[in-house]
Amino acid sequence: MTPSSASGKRQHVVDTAYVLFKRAGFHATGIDRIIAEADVAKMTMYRHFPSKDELIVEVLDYRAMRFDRQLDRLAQEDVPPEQKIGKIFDWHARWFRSPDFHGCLFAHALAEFGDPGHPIFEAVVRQKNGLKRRMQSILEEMMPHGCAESVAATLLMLIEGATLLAQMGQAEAAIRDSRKAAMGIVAASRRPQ
Amino acid sequence: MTPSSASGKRQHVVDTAYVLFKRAGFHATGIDRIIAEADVAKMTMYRHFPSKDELIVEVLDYRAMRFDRQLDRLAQEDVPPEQKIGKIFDWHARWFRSPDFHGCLFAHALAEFGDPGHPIFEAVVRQKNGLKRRMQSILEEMMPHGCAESVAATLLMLIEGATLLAQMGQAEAAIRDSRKAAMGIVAASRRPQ
DNA sequence: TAGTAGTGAGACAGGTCTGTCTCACCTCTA
DNA sequence: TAGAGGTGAGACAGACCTGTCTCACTACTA
Repeated sequence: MTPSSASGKRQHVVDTAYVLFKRAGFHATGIDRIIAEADVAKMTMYRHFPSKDELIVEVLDYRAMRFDRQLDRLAQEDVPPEQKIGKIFDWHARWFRSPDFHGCLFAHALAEFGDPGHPIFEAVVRQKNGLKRRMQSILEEMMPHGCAESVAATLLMLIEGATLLAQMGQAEAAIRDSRKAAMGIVAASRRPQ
Repeated sequence: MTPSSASGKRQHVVDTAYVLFKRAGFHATGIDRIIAEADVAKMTMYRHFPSKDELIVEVLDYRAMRFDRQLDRLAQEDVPPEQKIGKIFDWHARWFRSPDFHGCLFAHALAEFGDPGHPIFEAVVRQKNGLKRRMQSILEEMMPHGCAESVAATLLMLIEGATLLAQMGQAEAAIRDSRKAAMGIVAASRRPQ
């Protein structure tokens, strides 16, 4: 990326804001802090993002896209559906153990912008529904549609709860117990039931 | 409560701050807003709580105490352990459906104050561990200690995930699916296995 | 080379934040 | 009634917030 590349600067702002939002939260992270850390002019930021809220939405959508791409790669391998679900839990286990894990940015966004209809709220719902749909389509290979939706919602709850426990310093227990429960539920819901 | 009652004013500040924190978040709710809504002097607030952070801890601890008292009442009834667990899920179902449900204040506090060692972080961990211990001691009536701890952690994850889904507008599915999964896990872990 | 379009830097405005301080008042007791 | 301890109200300080604006500079094109 060349310093004069406008789109390069834009992405650099998104990346920098992501790190700061993740570490300190959304309201607690000021625009001045973001532009200082990213080493860009304030006008550069405001020309790309009309407001802080729109920057937050951009950061969330960008992280959702990266998340999707990583799970896409896992899904390409030709393994049974149980193992595909297992790989999603493995991905989360690695995440929980990573040194700069600070919990789920989307859950945090929901905490700070809990007003339904707010663009940030909607961005969170998009990401969570995307993960649920992904698991549901995997599960539909091995169980009826209605059952798959219910199981996918359950797995999503386990993942969200595990992420919260991991943030509270109980990562290993969260990994072990959520995986065990998930595999048990999937096995018990297997066609023909 | 008489207007001149100091402790009355103190509790009134806590109650008012709770409503505002729940609705708009911690950083987004200013001290000025709290004292205006509670109709008390700023000095009154600062005499009772040396800083906003300590007010937040007080609000969290007070809500945790209320939560515990409500669950204590449920636990007194002499019913099998499965039903005691079921009652905890019922309690959450009612909460999710209540008109001013805005998600879990403790989870939101974790989102805004995610620094381990921070008093607010510790207050959140206290509450979540308290709920986990409560479920664990119920489960120990029907399964070995180690198993009860693991199942309690799983139930806690389901509850936390269900709370998140409920905040995203999927309360009914969260209630149904989390309860079904929880009951299945408890039944499958029943002694003698 | 000269002109032009676009970008970066930082001052600035107006508001809000937390927390402090002073002072008037109220109530209770001697 | 007079004095004293404690409380409420609001001004104030200093920092920080988001978002705007001006101006200098850079790079590209004719």
